Amino acid sequence: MSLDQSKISLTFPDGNAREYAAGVTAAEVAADISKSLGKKAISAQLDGKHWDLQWPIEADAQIAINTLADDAPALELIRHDLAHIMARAVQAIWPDVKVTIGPVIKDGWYYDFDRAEPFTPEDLGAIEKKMKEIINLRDPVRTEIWDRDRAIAHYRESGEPYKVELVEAIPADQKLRMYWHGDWQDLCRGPHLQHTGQVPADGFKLMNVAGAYWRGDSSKPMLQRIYGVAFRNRDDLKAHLTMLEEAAKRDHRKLGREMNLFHMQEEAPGQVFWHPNGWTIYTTLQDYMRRKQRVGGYVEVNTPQVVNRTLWEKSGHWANYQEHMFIVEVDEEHAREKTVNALKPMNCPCHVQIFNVGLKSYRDLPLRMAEFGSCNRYEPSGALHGIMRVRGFTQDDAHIFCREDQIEAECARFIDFLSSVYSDLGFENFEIMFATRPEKRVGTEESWNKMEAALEAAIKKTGHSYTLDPGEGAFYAPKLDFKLTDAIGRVWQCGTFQVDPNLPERLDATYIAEDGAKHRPYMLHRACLGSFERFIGILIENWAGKLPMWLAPRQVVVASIVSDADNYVREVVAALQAQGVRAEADTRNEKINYKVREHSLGKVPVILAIGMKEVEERSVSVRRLGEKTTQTMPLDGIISDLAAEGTPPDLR
RNA sequence: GCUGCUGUAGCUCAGUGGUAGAGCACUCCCUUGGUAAGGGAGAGGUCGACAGUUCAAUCCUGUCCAGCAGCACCA
Repeated sequence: MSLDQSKISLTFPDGNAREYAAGVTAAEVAADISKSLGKKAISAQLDGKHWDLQWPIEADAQIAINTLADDAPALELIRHDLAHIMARAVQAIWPDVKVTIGPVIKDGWYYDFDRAEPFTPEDLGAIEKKMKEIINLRDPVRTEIWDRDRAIAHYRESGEPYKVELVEAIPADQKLRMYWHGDWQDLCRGPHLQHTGQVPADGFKLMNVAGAYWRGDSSKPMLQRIYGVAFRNRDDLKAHLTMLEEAAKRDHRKLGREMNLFHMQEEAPGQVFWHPNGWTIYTTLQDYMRRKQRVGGYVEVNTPQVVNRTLWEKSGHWANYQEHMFIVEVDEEHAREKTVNALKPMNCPCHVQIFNVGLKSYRDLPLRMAEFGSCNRYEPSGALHGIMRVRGFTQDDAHIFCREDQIEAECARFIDFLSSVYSDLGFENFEIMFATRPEKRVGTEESWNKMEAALEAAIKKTGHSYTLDPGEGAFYAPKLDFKLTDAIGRVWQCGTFQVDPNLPERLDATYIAEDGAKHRPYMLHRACLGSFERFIGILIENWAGKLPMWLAPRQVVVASIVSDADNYVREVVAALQAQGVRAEADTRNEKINYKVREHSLGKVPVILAIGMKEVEERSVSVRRLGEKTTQTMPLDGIISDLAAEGTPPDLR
């Protein structure tokens, strides 16, 4: 603490401190340290807060000066300044365009504009060119604090209605920070760079244009959003663009075609036509899940697809989710009126029907009821995406009927189950999101306390950590969401565990407890994969089509090099098939180069090439996917090796 | 659902106001070749659907359907 009120003490990362006059700017501090740092400086960290070089410092603090060499602050400022530079460029080219907001996002930024004409790809090129001109101007960035009303008047005058709306939403007595890049002005919290020349002119690229609602509200006007990506230099940008190409190569829609897994067509939007190869993945995964669930103490059931509306009325779906349901009207010849049914969008009401048949005892609980439940939901057309977001899908669904005091143990048991499944499928890491009571909710505080405590204790018991997602629980109970990370760092929410005291109530599920009276069970909704369709899409993209042997639809191709080897090829295939290996012969009249290329592109994990040498010594030449070399192995050994390799993880 | 873009052979894509083309894939023939495309020939399309303009529409206009990107949605 400085004794003199007009002096402040700033402590640097090396522990040294210097005194400055209160109100000194970080720019002045940087210049005071060295002339070159003054030039190189882009911003500061003041007590850990990202601080604009122009902002005055009024009190003692820890300070560190950032330069373009500092990764996180540099990227944030570059992207943020580029948002402003892009908006300035757009208004320089089309002065009548209205600006709105333009935040920094992962890898870059976007800015939303209101313009009658759509931006074209050619426009993006023109904007990019103009942005480079602006960067070369090296215009200083300037900032001032304004009264709210002055800002409103200013934006009224300059014809920026969206800015007026933004500022009007701010309390009247609050001061606003205004920024100028050269003459171009925007409302902005900051911080920003010292001048536009600090942005690397070859480190950014405008990517695409898309519609976006004003303030994210679908009742508001649609704006045009331009996305850009930016990095500290050209090499980082190139690396990012290469990564995007890699991600595009993994696209399950592309691989699904190339590997002949499935197709979709106009007549059945959002539904999958599974081809033999894709269906092999599906059934292999389903067989695996079925075995895991049996071992895990579940019973498996199956329930109807087409269910009368009365059940959906009781469950509450008819009132709340009708627009997402496929409605089926049946006009029976002698019926006085049509019966109205819906394709089931979820399995839970049907599972309660099974629970409700006959009296259940407390001895039956916990009752873990699983179904590979085929569901249909009328998803909005714009939401459909390959096999990842579809209208017809199958969940690995289960409902656990239990008492309140069993929730914790069942939750822990499920987390262990899910952990084992994900690990078998190649996903070692997952994150647990713990969604707690929302603002609008039913039930007593005591009940919420108990449910939340049970979930938290269960997570702790399994040794996992979790991320709190406050207020995001269902209106009747808390839930857990499980997010896995794929091979290129993308996060997918697949698993879920949701407590539900509501549906047993609505559908009047009861059991007889020790006291001889009827009691209400809890229902725990849970899924590991979510849907088979989506999860298989994730698997394809995670493995870039090169699925582990046990999931690969075509495990081994045995290819002849000369037609005199064909009989031996067929013998090898038969021997592999006898051991449960998915093997096929390729005795076509083609060169081995051609066959190797084709099956490599088809992502077949193992190619066994057979010429006369192999026939004579009863061996095979083994070529594995992705490897350039081959290995000659005796037939007897390779068959058992490949059979072992193709065994699902739970059977090893 | 909203905004924009797209829809031509199984796939990737050219092209034109006078009813269509390439490469790969496919079929047949030749070739028996040792680890990512051997050669030749052939077959294959109501140019997403329906209207309209026109002597004439795959091409221009409209409506619809589907796909793509983003937004919104995801019980």
